[in-house]
Amino acid sequence: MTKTPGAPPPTLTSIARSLGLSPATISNVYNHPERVSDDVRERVLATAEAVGYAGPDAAARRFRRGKSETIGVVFTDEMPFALADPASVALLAGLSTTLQEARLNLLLLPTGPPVGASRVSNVMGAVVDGFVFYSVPEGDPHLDAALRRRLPTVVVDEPRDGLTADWVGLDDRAAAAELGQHLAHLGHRKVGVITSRLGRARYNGPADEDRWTQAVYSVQRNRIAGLRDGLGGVALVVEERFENAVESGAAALQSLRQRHPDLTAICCFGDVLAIGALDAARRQGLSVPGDLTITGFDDIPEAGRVGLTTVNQPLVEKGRIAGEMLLSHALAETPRRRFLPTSLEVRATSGPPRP
Amino acid sequence: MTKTPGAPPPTLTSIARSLGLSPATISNVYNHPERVSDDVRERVLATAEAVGYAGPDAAARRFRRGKSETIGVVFTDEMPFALADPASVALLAGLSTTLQEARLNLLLLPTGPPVGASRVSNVMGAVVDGFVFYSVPEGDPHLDAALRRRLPTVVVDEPRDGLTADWVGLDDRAAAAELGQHLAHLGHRKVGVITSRLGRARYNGPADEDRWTQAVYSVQRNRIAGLRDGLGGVALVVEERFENAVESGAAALQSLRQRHPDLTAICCFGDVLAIGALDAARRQGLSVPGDLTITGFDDIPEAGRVGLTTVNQPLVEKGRIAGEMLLSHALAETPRRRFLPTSLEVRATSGPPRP
DNA sequence: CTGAAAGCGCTTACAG
DNA sequence: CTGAAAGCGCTTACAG
Repeated sequence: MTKTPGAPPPTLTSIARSLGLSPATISNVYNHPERVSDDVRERVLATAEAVGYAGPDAAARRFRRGKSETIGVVFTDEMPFALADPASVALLAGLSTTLQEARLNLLLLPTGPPVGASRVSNVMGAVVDGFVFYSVPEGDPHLDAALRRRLPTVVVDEPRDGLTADWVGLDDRAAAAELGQHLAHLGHRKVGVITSRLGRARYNGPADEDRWTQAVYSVQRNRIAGLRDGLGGVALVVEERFENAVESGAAALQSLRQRHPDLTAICCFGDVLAIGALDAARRQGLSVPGDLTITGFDDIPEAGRVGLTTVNQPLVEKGRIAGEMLLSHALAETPRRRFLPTSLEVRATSGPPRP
Repeated sequence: MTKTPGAPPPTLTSIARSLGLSPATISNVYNHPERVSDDVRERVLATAEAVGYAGPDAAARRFRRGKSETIGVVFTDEMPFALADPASVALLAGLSTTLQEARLNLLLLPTGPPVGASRVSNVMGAVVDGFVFYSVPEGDPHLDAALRRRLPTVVVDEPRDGLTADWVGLDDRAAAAELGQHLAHLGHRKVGVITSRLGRARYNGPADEDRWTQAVYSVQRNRIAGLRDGLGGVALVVEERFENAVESGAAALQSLRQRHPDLTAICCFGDVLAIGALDAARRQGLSVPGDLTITGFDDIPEAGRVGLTTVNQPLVEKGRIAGEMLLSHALAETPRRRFLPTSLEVRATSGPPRP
């Protein structure tokens, strides 16, 4: 019984008509089977099967019900990059745990490159009951658009200040300060930083103090400030990469060492960058930490396996909590802020500089 | 100008009424701004702003338009597990590339544990224009439900045979045979396999030939068969784990060696399992490949970094192609099947057994 | 247990 | 450039 091409597809109403029943009854067969007599139910299901009716149209039902049972997630990075970073994937995993329990779907919303000619954001038209924004810059137009929809929204990591939405993240400054102290105590006198993007536009290269104090990404800004706090007077130079990827870490390490051959330690603001830096250092024949200390941030599983000294943050838990905040969201409430603990994991890639 | 709680939320119609305009005009302001006079456009936008109207209701618009601009993705694993495997995440990344270019959203559909009391699948109610199924068992009820909706559907990896949908995947048998030959040539005489689930129900432990020839997961079935082809007469024992995770690999390695201390090589059907096995072997003081050869499958980025001998498959590309097949899908066409190339990457974890 | 009625919020031709 | 009309497919009280 194949659908005749050209014939209008079956609908709940057409099934009703063909059976001499009311649409309400057909609806009940699918939504409240117990309210319908066995006889009617069977006839309806048989007809549905015969004409290839797969149940009430999903879009119509969602519309009618007013709930989409879906949460939208927005990343700063384009999706392929976000998915290449185990840290953001871990967040998604945690979030999906909460959502799965609540039987909610997870919609990945690409925001694409700069909003382009049409100043319309994809989040305006997204059929969702709420949003999670992961690490977007201050003044992000997509976040603004989402907030205008007055749907429950949770921001993860950044932006952090002046936010009218719930927020979950870290005390990045304190976390970085702890790392800075560790390096200062080891005796490092000049430290390099490899950070992911500080600005909206694509840029790869050194970042001076002007640039990083004005970064629209508060996480990076706070980490640099914290590192400084912890390092005391130790010199600090910053290298920026637009993409948070292994290759970026490798390339950044090269530039950094070329410009500053006297660096004895390099802090990467992400384990993925650190893994790239480690690879590059070893390919250059450097021993870690003998010739160079390299540290990360996040503590993804691979960090433990390769012995990377890094700052641990509860990645999966962060996603889980973001989901719970979303589900427990009460409109018109004061925005909540939830700081998660971090801890310095000293492993095998940090040590004192050679005398 | 906050929304008065209790007041009905603004709609396109309410805006029209309050301005003495028709709904069609308000609609045009958002959908065809050029068809509207500057004056009217500005008044509408100002009013919208004032009453907190964020544009046409997304669900209503999707319903009316008949397109959801969204593709649904279904995994076998529960989402947190799927997201913990870089191989499935890489697939998602590839898929997202294609979808982003086509401006489509990606909906992650948890199918949850066994469909439970209500024999209703989440895919029935999903507001999507198409589906990608990633590695689900033969006879999967969710896949059946999706197919009944007659939406464009692409199956990745499995099920492979008797499918009425497009398919993209590997020649798993041939790929595994190549690996088997490699091990046979090295001189291994007894080989262990660590495979992820072979059946629908949760089970961890040894799998005999009966079990693996009847597996509902064709990928695993074909890989074991292929390994056998390539190994010739070499003995083969199989250990099964329900979850495809690092911890599973570690645990499986232990059981395998306990039951068969004479194994000299272990093939893992997934790099994540292999990484767990490697960890466990080293924790037990075994040298790899001196005491034990360990191989993987997939060739995720970490595999290269740790020197794992594995079977490479184009993971990201597979996702990209799945997306393209979906977009180019023509109903009533013969299902397409697309085999992607694999290659054995011999690295540092395979070698001859000790004499 | 079944049905008649109302309506969810919008967009699309079409007319003026 | 603006509006009147029709309708997308369904679900929800409510009545019988």
